[in-house]
Amino acid sequence: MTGPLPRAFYLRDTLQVAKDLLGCELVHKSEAGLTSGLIVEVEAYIGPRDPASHAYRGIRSDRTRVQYEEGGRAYVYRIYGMYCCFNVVTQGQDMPEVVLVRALEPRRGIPEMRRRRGLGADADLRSLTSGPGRLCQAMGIDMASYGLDLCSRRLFVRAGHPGAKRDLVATRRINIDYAGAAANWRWRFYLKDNPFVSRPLFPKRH
DNA sequence: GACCGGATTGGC
DNA sequence: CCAATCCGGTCC
Repeated sequence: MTGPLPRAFYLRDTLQVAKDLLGCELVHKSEAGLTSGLIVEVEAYIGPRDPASHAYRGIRSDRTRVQYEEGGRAYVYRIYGMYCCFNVVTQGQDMPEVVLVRALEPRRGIPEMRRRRGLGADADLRSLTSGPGRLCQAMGIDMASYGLDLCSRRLFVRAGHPGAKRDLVATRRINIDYAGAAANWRWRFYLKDNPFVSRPLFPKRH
C-alpha cells in the first residue's frame, strides 16, 4: 500500500498533472472510516488566463486563497449553495492553477459512501461518485477539507495501477458555456470507456 | 447594499 | 425542463 504522492508531483504543468491523476486513488480518512476511489475524470482550470477559472484575472478572495499557495493542497468550493467540488492545487506559489476531480470509481468504504449519499444497498455504484458534487458527498469532503495538505495522511492521492491511464480522452469542459472561447479548450480528461465517467457523451464535438 | 448567476444534482 | 439554495463577484 503506497502512501501520498510527493509534493513534487503537484508542482508541475497543470495539464500534465491532470492527465497523470487519472488512474490514481483518492483516499480520505475520517471519523466514519476510510473511503477511496480511482480518479477517472478530471478538468484543468489554469489561473488568470482561463475565463472559466475562479482565479481569472488574478482574483484573490477568501474562496481562492489556497489556489495561490504551493501545490499539493485541497481547493474545495461550494456550488449552487448545496454541493461541494474538490480540486487539487498545482504549480508553485502565486500560480493559481487547479485540477477538478469530476468522477471516481469507488474502491474502499462503499457502505459508508452509500450512507453519506443516502442511498440503499441496491443503488448503482455510479450514483455514488460519478459527478463532482456526488463524489464529495460520498467521500465526506466538505468545506472543512478546504486547504488540507494532500501530502498528509488524512486526505491524499496515491499512485494507481500502471497502465490504468492508457486510453485517455480529451474533451471540452462541462458547464462552462459562459467562458466564451475557453469553453472549447480540451482541458477535460477521462479514461476511455470507464463506466464511472460522469458524462461520457459530452460535449457536442471532441 | 443590491443584484445576478453558478466548474450540480435530482425530480417532474 | 427546472427548482433548490446561498455565497462570491460586480457594480452602484
